Amino acid sequence: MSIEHTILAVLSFWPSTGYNIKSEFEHKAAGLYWGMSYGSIYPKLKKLEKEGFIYAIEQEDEGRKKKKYELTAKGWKEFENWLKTPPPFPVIKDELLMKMSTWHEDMDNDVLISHLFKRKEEATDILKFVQEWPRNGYSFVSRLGCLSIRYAEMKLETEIKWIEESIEVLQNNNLPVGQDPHGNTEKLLNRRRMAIGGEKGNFQ
Amino acid sequence: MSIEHTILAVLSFWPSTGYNIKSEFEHKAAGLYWGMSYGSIYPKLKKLEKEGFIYAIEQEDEGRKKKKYELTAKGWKEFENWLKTPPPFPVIKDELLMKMSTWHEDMDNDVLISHLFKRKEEATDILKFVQEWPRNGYSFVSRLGCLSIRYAEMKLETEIKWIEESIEVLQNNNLPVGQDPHGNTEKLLNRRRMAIGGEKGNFQ
DNA sequence: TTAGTCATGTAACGCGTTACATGATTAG
DNA sequence: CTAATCATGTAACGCGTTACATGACTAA
Repeated sequence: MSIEHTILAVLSFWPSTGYNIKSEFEHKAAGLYWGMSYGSIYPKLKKLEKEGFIYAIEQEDEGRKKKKYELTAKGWKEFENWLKTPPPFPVIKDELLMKMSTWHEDMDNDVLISHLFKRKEEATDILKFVQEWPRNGYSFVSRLGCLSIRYAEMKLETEIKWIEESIEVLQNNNLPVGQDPHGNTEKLLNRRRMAIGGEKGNFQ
Repeated sequence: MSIEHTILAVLSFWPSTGYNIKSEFEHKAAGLYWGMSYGSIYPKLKKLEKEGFIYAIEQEDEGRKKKKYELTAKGWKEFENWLKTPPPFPVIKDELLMKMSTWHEDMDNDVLISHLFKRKEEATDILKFVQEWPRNGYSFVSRLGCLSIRYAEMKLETEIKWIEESIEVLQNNNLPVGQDPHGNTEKLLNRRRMAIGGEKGNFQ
């Protein structure tokens, strides 16, 4: 998904400056929006203006000079056509999952458990924020925005539940059986021990 | 997360060729792994070899010449140190959520509903695959891999449940109330109508 | 007065993809 | 024989970030 359309989407709420757009993303990182840097924002704003999707309103607002951008008719069209195009299935790149599924039996499970505890804390923090968001009294949350937030909530609750289950299973040594028709678990450990064998003493 | 570590992780399972690594990701895109292109893989393999993390075994296997790569002691170390470093909280960029929360009341809800139906189908397909994976009889799924897969399952089930709820709410015009202390919903519609006002006739 | 935040911008760089180039083997 | 799959690679490009540069206003 392009930064350009994200910017148009933010501007659809209200006219904003580049600085504004960045801060808009700072706290709403709950999976509904995602951050971008000034190095992307300002050049894109210029580009979008040059192409006629937005226009600048130079202001001397509150003693500070700023450049607020607003959508043009062309900008609204582009934004709404983007809304209408079916969104692609999201690619999730979760290092925790990757690490968990490539963790092996010569590794200390306690380290993995500490990863899970850390993730639980992070998820809990975001969940709290997400739950308060539509009731904090000042943020604008549209009726459909509410539905999106509901999704973030459900997903985080599921994640926390999974983490708790996983920690329990790991601590009680109660792991599921898996599937290993070619004895790969053992092969892996043998290959590893073979590789590091010569330096058994100093292998951390 | 770097491609390098992902490659080391794949090689930890079994020695593989560049082609192998790519195909490994083709079907396991369930959120546990993610794809990469030959344009990344081959140069990275060379780099990793040069740096002593992996070494090549040139083979004339099954009538085909291939270059299988295997981890060195240094490679195992690097891989395991990576496993031990706490994974960052994943950034989820879901265009569907972004579109839903910036959808506005002058847009046709049926289009949004069609997006949701499409997503439901995709999620259902992946869920089916994920559920069969640890029981298909041939894939290697470690005991911890099983836990990761369980997460993918739970997440997809939650997603599907949310989609079903959302479709229902949209079809019965039963949306939640939201939060709009500054009358932004109306302001937005006014700004939009103002912007496109001059060309009401031909605005698609 | 000084640290923080509001505010705008650019240049260099990193990272990964797309597209291209090549060729052998195998299944229909 | 021909399309698909196995197999390896490179060059150009797109996209976005990091780091840097600048400056004004504001609250402690």
